[in-house]
Amino acid sequence: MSGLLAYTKLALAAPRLSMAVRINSMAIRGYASKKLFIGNLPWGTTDDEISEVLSQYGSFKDFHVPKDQDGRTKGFAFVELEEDAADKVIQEVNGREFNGRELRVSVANPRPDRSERPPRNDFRGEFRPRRDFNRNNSRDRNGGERQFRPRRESNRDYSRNQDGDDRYFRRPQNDGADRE
DNA sequence: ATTGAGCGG
Repeated sequence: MSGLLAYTKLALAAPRLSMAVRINSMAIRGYASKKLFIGNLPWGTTDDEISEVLSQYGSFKDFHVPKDQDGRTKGFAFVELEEDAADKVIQEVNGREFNGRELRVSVANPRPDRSERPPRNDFRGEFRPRRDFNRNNSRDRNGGERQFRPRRESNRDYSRNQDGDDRYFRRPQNDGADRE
């Protein structure tokens, strides 16, 4: 009884699984998919017209029809199907007449993966903290204003004393006597 | 409106 409940829950949740998860689970099960290039499409072909032909062979893992900036088909399409379905499409759809033109179906060339491109800098994606200009740095501690902190007056007098001795001696402490 | 071998987001 609880088993039926669990199955029901799973069946309800399954359609919500992302495409990525479904593809991944198929990979675990040993299924493979193939990307196909569909060429020689008539200019006015819509996505629905193409998918109508191909959907008879199975569900798409991926489906894309490149368009120009005016939304018109560039004349080719890409579809990813399970391997068996893809092979069948190549055999049966390649060369088939479609709106006055012969469709050309073949395995798509591997598209260069931009995620493989190394980053612009040398960090290779590793986290590198920004330098903190407010720490350990007398500059820019005051909102970009350079700080001119006067050097603390030394309590040593380096001038010569009366005996011509150039050793320093302690400056006399004034005990605040010169203050009002 | 235009193009006709090609390989995308």
